Amino acid sequence: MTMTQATEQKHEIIANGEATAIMPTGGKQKPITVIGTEAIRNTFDDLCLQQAINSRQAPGVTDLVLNPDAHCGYGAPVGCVMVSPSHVYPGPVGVDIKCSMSLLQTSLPADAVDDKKVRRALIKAICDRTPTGAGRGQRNVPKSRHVDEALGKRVLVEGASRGVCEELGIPAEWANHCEDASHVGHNDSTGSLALRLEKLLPNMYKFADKMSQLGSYGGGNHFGECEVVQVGEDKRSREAAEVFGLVDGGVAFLSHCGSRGIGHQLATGQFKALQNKFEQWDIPLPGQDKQLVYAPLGTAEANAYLDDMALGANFATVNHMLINALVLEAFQEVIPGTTGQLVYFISHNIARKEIVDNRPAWVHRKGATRAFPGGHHALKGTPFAKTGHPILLPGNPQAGSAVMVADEGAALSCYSVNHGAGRQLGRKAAKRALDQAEVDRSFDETDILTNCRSYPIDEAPAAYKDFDEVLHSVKSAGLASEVARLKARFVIKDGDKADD
DNA sequence: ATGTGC
Repeated sequence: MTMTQATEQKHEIIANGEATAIMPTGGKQKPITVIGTEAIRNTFDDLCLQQAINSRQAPGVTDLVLNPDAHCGYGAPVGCVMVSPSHVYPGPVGVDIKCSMSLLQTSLPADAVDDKKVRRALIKAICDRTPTGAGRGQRNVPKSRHVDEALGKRVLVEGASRGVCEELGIPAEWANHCEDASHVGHNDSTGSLALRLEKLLPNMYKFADKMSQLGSYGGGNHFGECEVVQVGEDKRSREAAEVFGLVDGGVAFLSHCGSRGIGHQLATGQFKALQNKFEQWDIPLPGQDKQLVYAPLGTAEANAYLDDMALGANFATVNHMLINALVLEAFQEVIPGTTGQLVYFISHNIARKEIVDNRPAWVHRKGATRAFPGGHHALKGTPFAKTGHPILLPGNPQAGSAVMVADEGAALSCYSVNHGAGRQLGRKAAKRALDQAEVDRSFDETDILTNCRSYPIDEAPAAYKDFDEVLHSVKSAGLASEVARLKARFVIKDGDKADD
């Protein structure tokens, strides 16, 4: 797609307080819901808007929401929610299937990590067990935790099942603190997922190597971060924090990672397969965009996509669970007696079957986080039925990150909020505009240690939007409220590593 | 995001 095509598309804006709507002209459809003020809306470039309009007008789509952090993505913008009762779309899930956040609350008080030597020892112990970087997999992990091809297949098919958790030394009760502990594919059966995997295996590139990536972060914006929890002083924050297991003034660990090489392989395999079908059958693409291929529910193509998405999602889930188990072990090695509890695990790149407007639909969240408030029917029987589930919103190490909880107003955004601060500088622009020495000095001044000799400059806090502004737009749109702020004490990133 | 080039 070209920018010329993008600017040719006409649309009108319907303003409605903090939330606005974009109506593609000539259509009778429900407009695109935009969360964010006019100032936020003005940050969307033409291609991002064109992707939103293409997605809105694509077959079977009934709702499209753009979040304040929206920017160009693969077919659909990153920072959008796309709802369809009849079709599945791989683009609006993305290449990193089930990229997610997780938060582990430890029993340690904040002053346990004051000493720089202790923090350096923790960084080493954590990096020994949970490496960063593309292509990097397990190292220094005991044989009992090594994921070979056979265990990898179970992980892909079962997700964080009781059996898989036992094999890997993951506390089984953590599965109750997952958005979805296991994904079952197109017909709700692990049997059909196993069959799909057997069909795929002969053409899988380095399958065993990909399985051995379980328990690793990867690169880019993925990270692990040691935090001090600051619970809000209001009654609702205190009550929610208690249900979530958050300890005010305690040490916690926040992780951001996804399905690594296997998720990428499954996603790109699906794009290629569907693009070939569209070409072969000469079907028009939404907005002539090859990245917006889709499959109608009930077809062999949709079944294959839903199965592959489930396989990738299961890997991502167990990846996060294992990282949390290994990080807890690292804490125990450095500070004996430390205990830990998973607060929550929640994705921002996944399609889920939910009830929208009283009928089942696939809700594709692409760089968007599910936000069910207390009393939502889908939370019945979970620990979060009354409060709403925890929303983990990464900001940046210096401004902090947030734990939020949804409000009734989240219905406006198909029960979703943004998935982070969003970039304000592209990677190239950040490298041009920011000074490495100054970025490193800012970490020294705020007493935040890292595993890198120099912090990756395109990931510097200044490359991201002002986090308080972002939180303000979520709160003022009535989507969610802040429960706690997380303040970083050290960061694990893929970069110029001090231990290599 | 990624077997960081199929």
